[in-house]
Amino acid sequence: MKRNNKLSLALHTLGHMAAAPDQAFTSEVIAGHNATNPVVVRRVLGLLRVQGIVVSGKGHAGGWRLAKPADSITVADVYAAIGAPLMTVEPLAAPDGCAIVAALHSTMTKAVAEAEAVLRRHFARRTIADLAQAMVQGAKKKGDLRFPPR
Amino acid sequence: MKRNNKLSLALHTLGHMAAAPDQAFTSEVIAGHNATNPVVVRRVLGLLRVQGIVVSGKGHAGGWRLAKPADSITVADVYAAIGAPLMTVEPLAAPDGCAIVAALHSTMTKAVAEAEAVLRRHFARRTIADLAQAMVQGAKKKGDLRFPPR
DNA sequence: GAATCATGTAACTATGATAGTTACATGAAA
DNA sequence: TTTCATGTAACTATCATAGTTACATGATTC
Repeated sequence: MKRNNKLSLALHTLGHMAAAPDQAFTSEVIAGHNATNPVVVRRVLGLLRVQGIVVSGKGHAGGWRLAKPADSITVADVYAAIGAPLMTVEPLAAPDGCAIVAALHSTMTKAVAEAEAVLRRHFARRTIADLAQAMVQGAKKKGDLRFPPR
Repeated sequence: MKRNNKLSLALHTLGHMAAAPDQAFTSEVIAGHNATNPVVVRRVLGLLRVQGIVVSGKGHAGGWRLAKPADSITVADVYAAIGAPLMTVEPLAAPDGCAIVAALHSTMTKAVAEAEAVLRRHFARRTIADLAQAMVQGAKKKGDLRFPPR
């Protein structure tokens, strides 16, 4: 996983969970399916747990699963849970309160805020169930792509 | 300058140029006004020169200045010249063409593209002259904030 | 209740994108 | 011909992020 792909990792995993709601997924299996590390998976899914999107269990039957129906979780929920906006603007460190820097920052902030709003609106219209459905449709064409049973 | 502030550096500098069109600004002066390094300034303004937004000259009367009227340069032009979108989405490196990753990437790409479009639309409505005007208005209140003469 | 399995988390290291720096060539003006 | 400024290559520094190691906690199975 290269960079700021926490959101993608989260959504990918939730999609798989939605396609197999009765199954618990271990950090290890998820990490394997994402070319990353179990601890990284725990860190990311931990953010989702705080927001009540997933639950985790220890021990033999432990692992991660959805905390509620997949069609009640939007991509926007997950995006918010991750807490790392895809687009930010930091104010320029300019000397002496330069007026143009202030004007610039104001312009940039407004533009970025609107763009982010568009993004969130898009994300709010798409649920994890939608993603899972795409998966099932893909599986019909390409073979079963579910995680291997444990 | 911390991070990906090339756009801010560029716009800030262009604003000052617009406010003093007869003056040439050296990389050194610009760098000083941005808490950065002359070479970094040259690199960034070099991108703008390629797009015909600024011109540069060597030697005694050298330095940087606008290549055309400030009201004919939009923030969007500069954004495009910098060539570093504020928002990108990289495909997840998932194994075996997992269908959910494909669906995910498609969703993300579309959403980001729309958000970017909103951003560009905003930027297209704002010119460097607008920024310079904000500066002049600010100067009236706070004193002269132009770069010092050379 | 002992062994096993999985998460929870702290502390550290590795990676990589970005900015900063040094050094020097090129060319224009005084 | 000296001075000044850009142009650019090559390197170093910084910093956010992911990856790793290590171990505690707690649940399940035997």
